[in-house]
Amino acid sequence: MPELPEVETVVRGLRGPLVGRRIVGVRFGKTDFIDDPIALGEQLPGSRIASVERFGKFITLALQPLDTASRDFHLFIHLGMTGQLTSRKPYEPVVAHTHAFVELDDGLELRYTDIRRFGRMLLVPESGMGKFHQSVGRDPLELSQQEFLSRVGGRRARIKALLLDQKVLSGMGNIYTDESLWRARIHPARLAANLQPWQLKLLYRTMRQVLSAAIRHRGSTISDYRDAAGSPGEYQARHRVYGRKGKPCPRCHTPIRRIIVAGRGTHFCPRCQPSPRKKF
DNA sequence: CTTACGGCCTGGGTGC
DNA sequence: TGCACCCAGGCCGTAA
Repeated sequence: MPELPEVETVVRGLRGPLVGRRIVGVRFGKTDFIDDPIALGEQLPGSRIASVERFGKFITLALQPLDTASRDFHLFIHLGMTGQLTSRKPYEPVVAHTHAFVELDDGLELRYTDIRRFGRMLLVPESGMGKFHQSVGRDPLELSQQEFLSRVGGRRARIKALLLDQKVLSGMGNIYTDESLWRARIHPARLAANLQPWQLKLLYRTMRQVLSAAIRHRGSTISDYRDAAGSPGEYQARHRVYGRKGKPCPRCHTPIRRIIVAGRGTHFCPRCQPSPRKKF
């Protein structure tokens, strides 16, 4: 599942092959994950890729039309659960469920593969970027501790739900939420308002440590995630709780439990992360 | 307004 | 061999 570290790894891998290239053509398979496939087909060819950036879990390509009188625009790509964005040579075999091909002027092509097609692709005009930035939460790696406390502190929602809420923070997903809460020794179902300031400060720190470490290890591959070159990540070997139900907690050897919190499968250590209902 | 929850999209994996 | 079912992330509608 591509979350912030996986998307960041993809973006870093795409900058080399993409920035400065001109798009010479596009082809699509299924298009139900694209907001306006006709507009993409018309506007992408001829435009130059000025930059590749990440906003939360979105990948954005800044595009300059060939016709310099036209306004710049942005291609937004969200990988959903199973989306892969890879830079390939045209003769490389096309893996199943590849639904978009963006041909570049140096002969390489950008391919979008998505088994579930929970991903999204859309064009955003320059004029729409302000609205987008308003609607999306802050990037956890660009967020100060003060901002984190003001966005999360005092709220009566479960801490896990808040970390996952893309309008609060953009980029956290199920894996890194569970991993951050374990490191901060906070039960995922606790209400943010009931946490002590020192606990939120600790969570801020563990969240950023986990995300940075995951980026250094090129993300987590559970099943489908691949980077821009098609390679899996390596951080899954360092997961402490995610996907480790029944296995011993690395800190205290208590078996890791899996429950549902905020509608999501949630892994935690019942000893290190005491339940909000139990007092002792 | 804030929070919780169920449903929907899709198809691979699992278990019978 | 087949097949029903579960699950995933994001989003939306509805209810308290």
